[in-house]
Amino acid sequence: MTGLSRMLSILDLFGEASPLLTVDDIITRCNYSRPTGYRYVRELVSAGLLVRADGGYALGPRIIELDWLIRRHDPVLTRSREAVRALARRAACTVSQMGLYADRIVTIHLEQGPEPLVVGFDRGRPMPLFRGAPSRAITAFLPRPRLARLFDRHRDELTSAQRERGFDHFHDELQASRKAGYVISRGELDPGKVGIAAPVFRHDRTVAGSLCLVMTEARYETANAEALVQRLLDATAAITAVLRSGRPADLV
Amino acid sequence: MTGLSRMLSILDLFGEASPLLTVDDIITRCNYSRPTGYRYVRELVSAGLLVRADGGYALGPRIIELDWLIRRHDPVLTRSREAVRALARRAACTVSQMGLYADRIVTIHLEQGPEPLVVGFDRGRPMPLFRGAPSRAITAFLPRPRLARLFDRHRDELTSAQRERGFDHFHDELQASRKAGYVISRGELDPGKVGIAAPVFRHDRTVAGSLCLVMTEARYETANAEALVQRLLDATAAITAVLRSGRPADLV
DNA sequence: CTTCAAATATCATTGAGTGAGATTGATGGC
DNA sequence: GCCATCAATCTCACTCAATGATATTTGAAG
Repeated sequence: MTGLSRMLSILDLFGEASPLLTVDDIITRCNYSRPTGYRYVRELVSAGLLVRADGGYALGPRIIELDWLIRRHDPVLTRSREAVRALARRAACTVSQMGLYADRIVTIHLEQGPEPLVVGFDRGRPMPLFRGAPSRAITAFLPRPRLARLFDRHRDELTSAQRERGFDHFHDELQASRKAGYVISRGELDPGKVGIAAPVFRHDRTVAGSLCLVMTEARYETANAEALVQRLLDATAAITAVLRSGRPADLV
Repeated sequence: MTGLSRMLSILDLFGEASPLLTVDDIITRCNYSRPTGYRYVRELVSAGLLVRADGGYALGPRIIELDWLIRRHDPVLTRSREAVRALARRAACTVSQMGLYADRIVTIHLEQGPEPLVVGFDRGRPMPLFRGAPSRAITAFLPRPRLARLFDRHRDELTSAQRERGFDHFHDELQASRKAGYVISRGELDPGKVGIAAPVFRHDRTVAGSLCLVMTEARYETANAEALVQRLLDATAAITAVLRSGRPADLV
């Protein structure tokens, strides 16, 4: 483990249960010496990734600034922005945009529709890998070996039924979604909420993420699901086309 | 300059003009060797702070996740949340919350009021140090030596008039705001927008940040400024009290 | 398959990083 | 102001991780 990664792993200590940490917390949990711990913390503070706070250290303002840069200027978000907005308008729904990164699925954007909805899985909140339409619209389109790896590495996220039935069964179930081209989930992420999701693909044809329409059960039950799905698939196709055609030079 | 800081300074290369960088860009601008540049980039990618994208590297998903943690669990934001929300309601205004960090002032939260407003200085966007009520409500309450340091280090942010008149004059002008306890600025940040801002103090009585009511000119001209100022000062006093009384154990 | 750009490996060198222990600085209570 | 305590930094001997010139491999596109 390099000094660089040791330092950066301090960031992974911060979580919902520990938004504020003392250096003692940090050096104990990482098993670093005190001077080394202080050095790393000092560097992270200088870079703005941590900040000195009452009672310890917290995540720093530079993160907020970098996130602003992502929201406003990230190449993927920039180029899909118009399609996502159009979808929120045409489907009259909240739209959640997911990205796939190694073993993680992250909400990278939330676009509110005409009737704003409070969504538990807000932008940046860690997504379950196997639960909910947004994630399943991604995992369903992974190459089998990669899915197998995820399945093995993240058994803690599986239900006991999924674990018992094993990977082959899990994979077969996802194939049905893959064939349909979209996934619907009801109450899997937020009680009383329904998600309809479809994947977005990269330039190299691998799945890059997904778009998900989020709505209440009541809305879903009175909706024309086919129309919603159609608008969703139009949007994901548009984004896939944009991501495929683009070159950096396209960025203004 | 340590290897740690050299690696972290790569993050500073990303900006509005360059949301996407190749390793060549990075090693040229930082003057690192190719293997070193790739090593640093690989570490940042492993930590999720950068991500491989078409045409180069972009800021990574971990930043979005960390920002979620800040929005939801940061100690300062958590403890000021209720007061900020109440202010947005009672003033029927968008409220912008600033934090002061070393030489930077950062919008750490934006609370929309009943009539949502598009604010140019969105959460995380770099704030001018000396322009606009949100910043001036902070700089006005800085100890004189610290303000002098800011003035010297950030001459590029001064108007030529401010530069000519010098620091003493600049300081004296800010003293008037300090005496009033709040600052009003019209069109300094966003054309057609007015800001009314007041400072928030830390446990050790140093200025920690500010709260700012943001509204259109038309709204301001038809408003009872005294009532707005009063509600603002009530809120900043409440937050100051909360920040002064708290202990980590207060966090739930 | 070929070409080229992106990324990684090799390896000699050295100085940056490390941690045990000592010292300093800051804060709060009396 | 003094004292105790905790937070943070410094010293220094040692070592091994980091570095960069150069070579090699990998991946993508045509």
